[in-house]
Amino acid sequence: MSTRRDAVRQALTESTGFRSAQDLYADLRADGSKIGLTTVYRALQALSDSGQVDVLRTDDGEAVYRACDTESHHHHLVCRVCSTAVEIEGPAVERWAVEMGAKHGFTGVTHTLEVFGTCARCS
Amino acid sequence: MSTRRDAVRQALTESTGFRSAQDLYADLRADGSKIGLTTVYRALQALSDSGQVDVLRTDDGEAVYRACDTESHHHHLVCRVCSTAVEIEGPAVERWAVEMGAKHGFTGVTHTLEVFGTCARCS
DNA sequence: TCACATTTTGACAATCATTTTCGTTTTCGC
DNA sequence: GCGAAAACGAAAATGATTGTCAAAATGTGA
Repeated sequence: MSTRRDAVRQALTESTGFRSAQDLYADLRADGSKIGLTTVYRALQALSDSGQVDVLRTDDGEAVYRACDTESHHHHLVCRVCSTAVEIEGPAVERWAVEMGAKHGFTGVTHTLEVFGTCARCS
Repeated sequence: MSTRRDAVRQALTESTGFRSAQDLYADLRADGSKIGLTTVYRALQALSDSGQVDVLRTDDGEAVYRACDTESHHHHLVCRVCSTAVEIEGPAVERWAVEMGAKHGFTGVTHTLEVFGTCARCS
């Protein structure tokens, strides 16, 4: 609906990597948009709530977002230099996580898994 | 060396779960210590730098720490209610992560993996 | 034990990402 | 076109974490 939210989604889609709210805000302003920082945060919140973008936290706690090709469960192989990411899947890991949970009496098991490295271009 | 750092390590060791710096500060003060918040942060920084405690980020970006039994690479099964954690290992996952990285031309591959659920006691 | 250098500490201020607040502007249904 | 509801944005508020700096603790050699 909202043009603003679309602008944020668009900006995110143009990148293959994870971007922070501040990054996106800077990009949009640089492109001439009059968007406010608050709106960027609101858009990202909405987009992640609806599962349209993936979120993860950098080591220093900053939230970074990515518009992924698929909305189904997957993980990422992220370049620690340029933050470019590749979507990856690991069926075996999914099973392992659930098994581990069951083994220790945990219910409602979920997991977070991200793989980091330096991509070919950045090496 | 430092009594203060030991106090922080001690406070952390008394818990099986992950605790935030603010939590530990509150605990220590409640126990009558005159320790300052800055010192708690410094102690945790030093302890994590030396690999004596594990750190992870909550969904809202807060850093939480845990004194683990082993300093070797491992993951955690964390209760999302009481934050109690169990150390777990997954050799297959380690291999999978490296393979995935190699497959896409990434070097220096590392990964983060945490499993969440509700522990038996909290169910 | 004493004088001095070094390290540790803690109160307080400063950062910085993120959230709230709140008045204004747009968008929509009718 | 008209009023309610949703979206905006600027500025203030939050809250965790870090930086500053002077005081206190500790170590060292004479």
